[in-house]
Amino acid sequence: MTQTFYKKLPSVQRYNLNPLASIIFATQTQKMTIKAILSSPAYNTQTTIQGWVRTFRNEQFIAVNDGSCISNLQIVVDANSLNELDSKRVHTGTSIRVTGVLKPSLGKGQVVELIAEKVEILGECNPNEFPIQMKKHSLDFLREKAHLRFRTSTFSAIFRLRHLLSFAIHDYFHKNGFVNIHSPIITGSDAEGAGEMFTVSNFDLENPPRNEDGSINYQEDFFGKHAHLTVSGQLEAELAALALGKVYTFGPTFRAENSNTSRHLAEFWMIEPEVAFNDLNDNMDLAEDFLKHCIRFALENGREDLEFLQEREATEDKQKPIEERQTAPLIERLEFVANNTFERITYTEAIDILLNSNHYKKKKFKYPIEWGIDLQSEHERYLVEKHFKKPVILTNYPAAIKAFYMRTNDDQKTVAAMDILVPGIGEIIGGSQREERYDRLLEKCGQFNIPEESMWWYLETRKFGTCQHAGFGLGFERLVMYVTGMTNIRDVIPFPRTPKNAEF
RNA sequence: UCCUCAGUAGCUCAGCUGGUUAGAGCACAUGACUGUUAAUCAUGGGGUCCCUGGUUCGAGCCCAGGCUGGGGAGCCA
Repeated sequence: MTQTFYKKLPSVQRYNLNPLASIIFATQTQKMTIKAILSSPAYNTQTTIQGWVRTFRNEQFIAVNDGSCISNLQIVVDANSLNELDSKRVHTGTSIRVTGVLKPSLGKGQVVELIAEKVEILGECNPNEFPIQMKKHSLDFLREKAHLRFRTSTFSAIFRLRHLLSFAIHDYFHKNGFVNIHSPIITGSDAEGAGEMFTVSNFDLENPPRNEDGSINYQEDFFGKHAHLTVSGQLEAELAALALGKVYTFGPTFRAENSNTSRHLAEFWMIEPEVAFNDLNDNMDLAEDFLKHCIRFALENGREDLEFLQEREATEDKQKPIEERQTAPLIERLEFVANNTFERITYTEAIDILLNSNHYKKKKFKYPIEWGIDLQSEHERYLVEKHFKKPVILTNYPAAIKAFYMRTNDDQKTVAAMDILVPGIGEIIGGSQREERYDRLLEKCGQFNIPEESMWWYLETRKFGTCQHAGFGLGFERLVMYVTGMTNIRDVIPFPRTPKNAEF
């Protein structure tokens, strides 16, 4: 496993994620990361490592992990390096510093091991209280120990991959000439229309100032109006795109929906590129290329962690009934997506496919299928998982079921929207070509009951040098879920915020 | 918010038709062993059976309400 990973070193170095970087550090301090040691063991040299004990076997072998990679380093101790008293203090979770000499391992499970000369116990870990043990814990249990779950192999792998994907996103946009825009987190715009919003206020909640009719007087609040946490940076991104050309946002987003599912969070991170002069096709090309880049980046730079998660998933799958198991191993699924063209069909074609499916004829769909109504999860899953068996981009939805800012097509019935659906997750990207025609946009505001005066700034961009433009939104956690194979969104963000839960 | 399943030792879970002192593996302690891979073997300690109320001679088990969590749906990214 380790071997195959490090054959891919050149690509790692290219992105300045060089595991050897700490060797330079080591010449001064003797301290090395386990990742650096395993990537090219400097046999017979004195080395110091620091990390957390995973297991202590046979009172002779300590498996240590320092978070630099998924693999542990085996430490070999004896009475000289670790006295009996200290030996009793070494438990799973204990932090230690070990100095010794690297030798080829005599055992089978690893190529290199550190023959300890000195073991220092830095932080004890009472095993009667420490909940993380070297055995299988349920993800469910670990979710309640989110402050300690980083110590597990699974979560350290997930969060290293999350970092890689975050880096991949900035890398992609930067290399393609995009400008990163920090859209506001607090917004005074009350017409976002993308869901329930959290109020931001510094009022005394027990006794807020009130108007004569009893309603709360937000004019006296901090911002002089009713302010919220953002539910999307898109509108602001559009403003920037209509000057900078290509922009993207990547920041936290908040939805106060009472959603209790494995795919929703109250606080999540969203990526929203927006490109001037792009039409719907350009938008699809961008989204597909971008998604593939992120997946390839993870495959190239996070191979070892992906292999671990793949194995974990396979073990889990063995417990499940056959129909619930994954169709292919994780890495194979990712490679398939990275190397195949996404299917592109219109909403109307999708409805036809569904209506002509055997699944429909056998009445296996719970919800009705009819042009004009939104597709249900079961319909999307059928298209992606059964019919096409690959990511699908659905376009040109009926105007009534999509947002006000999407561009009306020439048929006057549909809008230039696109959703990218992937197996297992469902909708991962939603986007559109935006309505750039002032009159049309004004009309849409009316139809959607969005007060013109609250959108004056957005409308003005259509008055002053308007142009065709398009963009999309990608839920970052959904991308991390897809790449790691995790099936619950709460397991791909360090501290999930969901209804009734803001612990840590 | 709706549907559905669950809550028993630090963790994973068993617990029969309601019946006497609630079990196993892991973890922990003590000892043995010492090139182990979640080491192994022996012995030992460890329980608010989610909470409240009810039915019953008797409730971990049945009933009602609540809390928490999982899965699915809606909303969506």
